[in-house]
This record gives sequence, C-alpha cells and structure tokens, in this order.
Amino acid sequence: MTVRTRFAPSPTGYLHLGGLRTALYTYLYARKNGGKFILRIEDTDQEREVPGAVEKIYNSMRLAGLEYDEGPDVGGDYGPYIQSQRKDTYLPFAMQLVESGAAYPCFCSKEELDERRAAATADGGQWKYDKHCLSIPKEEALRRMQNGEPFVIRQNIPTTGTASFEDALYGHVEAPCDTLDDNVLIKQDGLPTYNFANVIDDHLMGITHVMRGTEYLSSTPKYNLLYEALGWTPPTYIHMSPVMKDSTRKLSKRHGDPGFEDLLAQGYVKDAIINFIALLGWCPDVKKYGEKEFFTMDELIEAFDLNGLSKSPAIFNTEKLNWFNHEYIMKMDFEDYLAMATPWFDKALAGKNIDYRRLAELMHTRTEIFGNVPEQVKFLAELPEYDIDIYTHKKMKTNPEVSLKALQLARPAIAAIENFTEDNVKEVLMNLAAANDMKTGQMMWPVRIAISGLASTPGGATEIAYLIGKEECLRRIDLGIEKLS
RNA sequence: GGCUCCUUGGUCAAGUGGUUAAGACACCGCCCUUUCACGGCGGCUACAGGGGUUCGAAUCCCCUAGGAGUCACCA
Repeated sequence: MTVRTRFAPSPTGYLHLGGLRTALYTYLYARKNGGKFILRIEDTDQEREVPGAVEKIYNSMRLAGLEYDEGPDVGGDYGPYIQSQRKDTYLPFAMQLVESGAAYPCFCSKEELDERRAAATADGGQWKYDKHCLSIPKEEALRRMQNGEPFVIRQNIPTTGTASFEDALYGHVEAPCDTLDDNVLIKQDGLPTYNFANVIDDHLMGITHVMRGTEYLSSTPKYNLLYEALGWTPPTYIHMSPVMKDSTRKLSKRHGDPGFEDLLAQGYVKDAIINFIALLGWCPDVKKYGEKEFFTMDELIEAFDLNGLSKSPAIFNTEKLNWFNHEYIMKMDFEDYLAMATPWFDKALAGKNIDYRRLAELMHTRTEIFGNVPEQVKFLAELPEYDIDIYTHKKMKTNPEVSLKALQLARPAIAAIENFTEDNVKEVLMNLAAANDMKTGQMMWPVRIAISGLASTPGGATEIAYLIGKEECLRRIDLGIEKLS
C-alpha cells in the first residue's frame, strides 16, 4: 500500500513554527516511504478565514522546500483539495449516518443551546448536548429538513461503553463514551465541521497516515466511531506534541511569536530553520547517526522514523536556533555569503565607500543572524559616541595615558603611509610600538578604540583602518586625542 | 472540574532491567590572539516525589504532585 500523508492547515494566517514542524514530519514520512504528500486546505469556517492566507501557505511550503504531490494549486486525482469546494460531498455521508442511527438531525437553535449550556454550567456543572433532538421521529425530522427548517447533524455517541483508537506513538487511547459530546458534523450553513470533514476527506483521499498535533488526541476516539459507522478502516494515527514558547505556553502568533517567514525576514537561513525544527521533538537513531546533528533535507528524509518522535512538548529554544544559523552561515560558500550579506551591509553603509568583499571576509564567521549585521557594521559609517573608559583594558595594559600616547604616535605615522593597505598599517604600528618600548596591544587597542568607538568589533585595528580609509582614520584619531587630552 | 496525555540538567535530548546516566545549545574557566568572533581544551548542572515488583530500576506497576490538550454550528 502506498503511503499517503497530508498536511491540512486552515487558512487563518501565516504558517507558524508548530505547523511548519508538523508539515515537515508529514512530508518526511511520505518521502521516506516513497509515498505521496498532499496539501489540503481546511476552510470550512468561513468566518475565520483570512484573505490571502491560502497563498501564504503555498508560499511558505515552497520556501521551506516542502513540495506536495497533490494540492489545490498543483492538482491531483483526489481533488478538489479545498474543503469549501467539496461542500456537496459531505451531506450524503451524513445522511447515511442518520439512516443507520450513528447521527441525527438537530433543530435546536444556537440561542437555545447557549441558554441551556449557561444554565447547566452556572453551578459549576458539566454540559453536554442533551440529545434533545434524538427523540424526534426520523420521518418527522426528514420532513422538517425538507421544509427548509434550519438544522445541523450531530454524531450520535453511544451512552455507554468506550471509544478508542491506536496511535503509532501514544499507543492505545480510549475514552468513556459518556464523557463524549454529540458533536455537530454538518453545520447549519451546510459545511462540515472539522470533526466530520477530516474523516470523510482522509478516507476519500486515501490518506494512510494521519499526522497531526496532539490537540486532536482526545477527539480521535470519536472519529473512529465514525469510521466504524461508515464501514471504513481508520488510518494509522500519529499525533505529535506541540512546540512551546515556554513550559506552559504554546508557541503562537497571537503572542507575537515569529512565524517561518518572519524568521526568514530576520535573517535566518532556511536550512538552519528546517534542521533546527526537525530536531525539536524528534531525534535520529543514534545507532545509525551517532552524534550527527547537521542534516540536509535529503538526509532528514533518509533518517526520519517514527521511533525518534518525542511524546512530550518541546520548548522552542532561540539560542540553539541561533547557533544552527551561525553554523550554517559559516559553512556557506564565501560568494554566497557575500551575496546574502550585501543587502544587510547596505542598510547601514549605503553610499559609503566600503570594500564589501573585505568586510564580508571579516563578518563571515561573526554573523549569527543577518538581521544583526547592520548594527554590527554601522560604526564604519559613523563613529559612535563612546566613553573613554573603554580605552582601559587590563590585559592589553592600556589606560587613558598610554592610549593618548599611542594615538599621538600613531597619528603622524599613519598620515605618512603612502599605500594605505592593511599590511602597511600593521607594519607601521607594530614597528612604532616596538620603537617606543610599548607592547603591540598598547598600540593596537587604543587605535582600534579610536577608529571604531567600540569595545569589540569585527576585525582588529588594521582591518578597520583599511575599511574606513586613511582620511576617516586620521579624523577619528584626532577626535580620540581630543577626548583623551 | 470531567476526560485524555505527558514528566531525564536552564533548553533540545540519548537511554527501552545491570551505563562512571551520552551528546548538543547556553553558561563558566583556560589556551590561541591587536578586541570580538572562529578554533582547541576543560568544568558546572538531570532521572518530579513516594511506595512497590526485582538479586538489580531512569527503564515495569500503583499513588501523589506538576504541566499540557480537550470539553464550540474553531480547526
């Protein structure tokens, strides 16, 4: 049997990281098993739908490298892949259930239900639909439906016994039927609820493995009741733990947590995000992969297996993502790095005459997130305000007096350099230090401070001197001398 | 609150009755060094608690605690 998996988001916004991970695992499982990966849009709640969200989903999937074999915008033999376009396929199945007694029409209005629910809940009690409309004779119910009376169709959950399912990760999960509610299957607007649509579509689309978040763990026993009533074989279920912001809160865009595309915009590289997110809640077989932690998409496909999935929630740890990003950037080909860094350099240095190639060489191992690059290099465009305290460095054996002396010596020496290269600047300053009985650091540190205004910089005094050029260098040293005098 | 599920260091996690309880991130220290970064070396910190079962329990069972999910004409 060919494996068929599906990612089924609802178009309510951009792809968040929990969704991305679910999509990734679902994709990996299909690819690993030579199966098909399907994208289905679950838009049965027209009120929640956000315009443009569907396109965002397509785009994010592409950016993430999660190519689907079937989907709304790529076609396939099981379409349409947008649930609102399948509206007419659900009711017949619901009526089949009504016929067999596994479901029944309900005419209670929303207002009536709200009242009854409020009354039942008022004293802290529980509320479950009271099967009020189950007692309506079937003929009468059908007549009322035909007469155009508004109705919904509810699942008729048995009042005794248990409902259960087998999960590939969590094992046997069962719930007492009397704790389960008679959920609405078909809404008044004729569209199905998730509770019904997922069962119908997964079956009709031949989905063999349903991979989704644990939020569905407790309602899945009910879905199995539906499969049973329809005479269908349930798929293999694989529920996956959520990605958390901290130990008690789920990662969510409502709390301002970044989505996949936000991360991209902040200067994270796609492969680092995928690599990191893959390892959040899943671990490759140590026997096969040892301590390996860098995986390309192809390697993830090769390594992915259900055994490595974790049952408990994982906290999204930005520190580790940053580390992955930094590693990926350092591994990047230099030309690629230069190309990617250039727009970020421009944000701080546009219009300045700076050697980007040389700057990129210096920045390559120092870039953790591209978004931080402008801040890291903007001192080249403009000398920041700084406190003379930073001239003092214990290990370099510098203080304001030593620094002033160093700058006063360096000023004319630098001014005299004809060919202003890093090597020449370095040679001149080193010789100058030696000739005046100073340690190298006692010369280099003050010069670097004076020309950068920062305690730490990408590159040392000579690199910075070269980047900003001789004139700017002299100007900044003069300012330093002034400050220290 | 009912139901379902989860629980190894600050974080990600390996581990499926016998291990000195891996590794990674972060943090700290040392080395390298004109700062930072890179790189190298080292260190810190964990089986939620309590009962069993067993010669032996992170691993099996029970209880407690904590956390999560769910209880919609949302998905």
